[in-house]
Amino acid sequence: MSEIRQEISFEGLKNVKKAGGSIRDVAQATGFSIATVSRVMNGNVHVTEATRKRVLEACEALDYVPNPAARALTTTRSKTVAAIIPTIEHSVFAKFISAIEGTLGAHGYALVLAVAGSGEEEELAAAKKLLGLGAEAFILSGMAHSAPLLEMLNRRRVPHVFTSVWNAESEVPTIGYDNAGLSTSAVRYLYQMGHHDIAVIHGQLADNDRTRMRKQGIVADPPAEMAFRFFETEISVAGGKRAMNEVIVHYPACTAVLCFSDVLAMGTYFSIAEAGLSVPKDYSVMGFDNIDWASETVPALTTIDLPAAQMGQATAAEIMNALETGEPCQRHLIAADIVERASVRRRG
Amino acid sequence: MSEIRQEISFEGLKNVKKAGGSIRDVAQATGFSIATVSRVMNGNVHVTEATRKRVLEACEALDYVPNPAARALTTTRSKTVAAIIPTIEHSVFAKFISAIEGTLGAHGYALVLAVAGSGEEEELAAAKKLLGLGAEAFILSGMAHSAPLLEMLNRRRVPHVFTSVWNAESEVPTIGYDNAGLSTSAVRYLYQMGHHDIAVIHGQLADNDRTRMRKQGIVADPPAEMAFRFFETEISVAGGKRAMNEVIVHYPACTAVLCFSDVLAMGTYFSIAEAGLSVPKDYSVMGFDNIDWASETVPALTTIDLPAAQMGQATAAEIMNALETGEPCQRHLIAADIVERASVRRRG
DNA sequence: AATTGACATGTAACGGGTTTCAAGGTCCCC
DNA sequence: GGGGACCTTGAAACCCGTTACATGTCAATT
Repeated sequence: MSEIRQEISFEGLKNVKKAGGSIRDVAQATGFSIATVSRVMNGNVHVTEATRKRVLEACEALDYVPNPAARALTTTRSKTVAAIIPTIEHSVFAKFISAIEGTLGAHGYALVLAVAGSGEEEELAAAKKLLGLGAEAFILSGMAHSAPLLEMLNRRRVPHVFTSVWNAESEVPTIGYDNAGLSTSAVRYLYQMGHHDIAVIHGQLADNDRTRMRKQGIVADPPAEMAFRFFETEISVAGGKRAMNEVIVHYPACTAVLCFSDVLAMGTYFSIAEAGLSVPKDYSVMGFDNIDWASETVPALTTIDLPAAQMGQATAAEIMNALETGEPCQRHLIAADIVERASVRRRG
Repeated sequence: MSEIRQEISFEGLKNVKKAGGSIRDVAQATGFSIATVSRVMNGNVHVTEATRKRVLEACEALDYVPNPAARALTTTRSKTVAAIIPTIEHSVFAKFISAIEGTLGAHGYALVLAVAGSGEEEELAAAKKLLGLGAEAFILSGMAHSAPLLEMLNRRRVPHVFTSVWNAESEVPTIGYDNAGLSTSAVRYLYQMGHHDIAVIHGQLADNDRTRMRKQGIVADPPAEMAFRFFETEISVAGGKRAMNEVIVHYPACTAVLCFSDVLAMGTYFSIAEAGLSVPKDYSVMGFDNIDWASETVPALTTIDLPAAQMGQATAAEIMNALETGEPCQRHLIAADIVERASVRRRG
C-alpha cells in the first residue's frame, strides 16, 4: 500500500502522505470526539486529567500537530506578523529585527520578513504578497510610504506601526526616536566642544525620511557661529570613506565630522588613516547608532546610542497588543543619548 | 446594522468585520459561481477574457484578496519557509538571509525567521512553533542539530537543508563551503608568505560545527615547520580585540593571525593599534568571510571570500524545488577563494 | 428523593477556499 | 441537420480545525 503510493505519485508535495493525520484520527484512536481533542490541544479547562493524558499520548503516537491553516481559518488568526525593511544588511536593523523576533516568538507569534529596498511600489507589492500569505500585522520603517499601501492597511484594518521615527503631531502610530532632536543635540555637543565647522555625512535623502529628519534637526536652528556642509553618500564603510576623502580635500576649515550612522564614521576613520591624519587630533568624529563595536574602535567612537533592541521590543509588544485587544497601536518615543567616548576632542 | 456592530463588539480582531469579504461575495457581485472566481484568482486558463475582467473588477471594488488560511487548507501549501539561525547580528548571516528572502520572495514564497541562539532545545522548540504556524520547509545552520529535530523533520517529510557547511560523505543535504579545506588553504597561504607561527582566533567551538571544521582543517595535516596556537573568544570586534591582546602578551613568536571571521580580524586591528604596533608590519592578519568593508580597512584585509548571497540563493532555489517537485534537496558546494589584499606581508 | 448545577463530552455547523465532475453552449465538419 | 469536440461555467464535496449548543453524569443541596 504505502510502497505503491511512493511509486505512483510524485509530482509535488500535495500527493505525498505526510505523517501526522488529522484531528479525526486522534479522535478515532482515543475514542473521544474531535471536540474533546480540540479542547485538549487548546488547553481548554473542561477536560478530565485522564482523558487529557490519553489524548496527548495519542497525539504523540500519531505524531499529530494541528494543521495551522485549518486553525487559522476558523480562528481568523495566523499569529504571523510581517516586517518590511529597506535592508537587513545594517547592524542596527539586524538588532532591531532580532529583538522583534525574540519578543514575538516568546508569545507564540512568528515574524515574516520582507526586504523591500526603498521603492514604494516594491514595498506595496511586498505587503500585498505578505497579506496573501497570512500576515496579520505590519511593521514598517519610517513614515514615508505610498498612499495605496496605507489605504490598503487601513481599509482592511490591519494593525501596523511605523518604526525608527517618532512624531508627536501625526496621528499615525510611530515607535522610534526623535531624529531631528537627536541631531540637534549632536550639533550642540560639538558646539560645546568648540567645533564650528562641521561636515555632515549622511545617506541618501531621497528615499529615507529618517535621514531627512536628522538633517532637518541641524538646519532648522543652528547656533549662529556654526557652518555646515553636507555630504551625501551610500550608507556603508566605503561610502563614509569616500565622503571623508571629499571632506579632506574640499573642506579645509572642517574640524569635526558628524555621521548619521556609525558605519559611515568607521569609513571616516579609514579615510583619515589613509591620509596620514588621525582622530581626534585632526578631525573629531561623531557617529549615530552606537553599533556594538563603536566602543572598540581606536579611538572609541563618540556616538548617539539608539537602543534598537528596546525599540524592537516595544514594537512587537505594541503590535501584539493591537492584535489581541483591537486597540490601535500606541506611539512610543524611545529615548536616546549621546555616549561620550574618545573621538571628539575639545578645541580652543 | 454596521454601526451597531461597531458599538457592541470590540474584544480583539475576531469580531471586527474586515473589509474585503469572501469569494462568495465576489461571486454574488458578478453573478458567477465561486468556482469561476477561484479560477480567475488562480490564473486558470478556462475562463473567458470578459468574465476574467468582470471578476477582477469586482475583486478590486470589493477589496477582495483570497483568504490565505483557506487557500493553504485546501492546497496544503503555505508557501512559507522557515530559517532558524543562531544570530542575525552578524553581517554574513544578514547577507545570507537577505539573499534567501529575495529569491524566495521573487517566487511568491515568504520567509519566516527564528533566531535560536545556539541551544538545541531552543532550536527544537522554535521549529515546532514554526511548524505549528505554517512553515513547510526549513533552512538550518550547520549540520549539528538535535536528533529529535531531525527525526521530526524526516517523519513529517518536511524538506530541509543544512547551510554554511558542505559534506561530501554525509547523505544529508548540505549547501555551503568546505570549511576545513578553506582553513587548510589559508594556512598554506600563510606558510607560503613565510609565516610559521600562527595565532588562530576563533569563536566558541562548543556550539558551532563550522568553527570546529575550520579548526580541523588546520590541525589535521599542517606543514611540519608550522606552529599554531588557538584563541577562543566571542565572535565580535570586542572578542577579537581581547584575543589579540592575549596573543600580543603571550605569544611573542607569532607573526601572523588567522581569524575565523572578519569581525574578529577587525578586533585584532584595534588591539594592534592600541599596542602601538601595526598591520602588516608587526602582525599579518587574515580573515574569513569577506564582509563588505573588508576591502576598506587600512590596510585592506586579506580574507576568504564566502559568497553568502550566492549560498542564500542556492539554498532558496533548492528548497523551492524540493517543495514543488518532491525531490529531496541536492547538496551544493559553494566555491570560496582567498582574496589577497594588504594585511598579510611576505616574510624572510 | 427530587432539584439544581457544575462539569465532561459529543454533535454538527461553520469558515473560505480548490477541484472534480457534470452540464450547457458554441462551433465545426461532414 | 446531426454528431462530436471543445470550451466555459456551476454544483457540491472536501480540507481540518473551532465552538455553540445539546446531552449525559454525578454530587451537592434542600
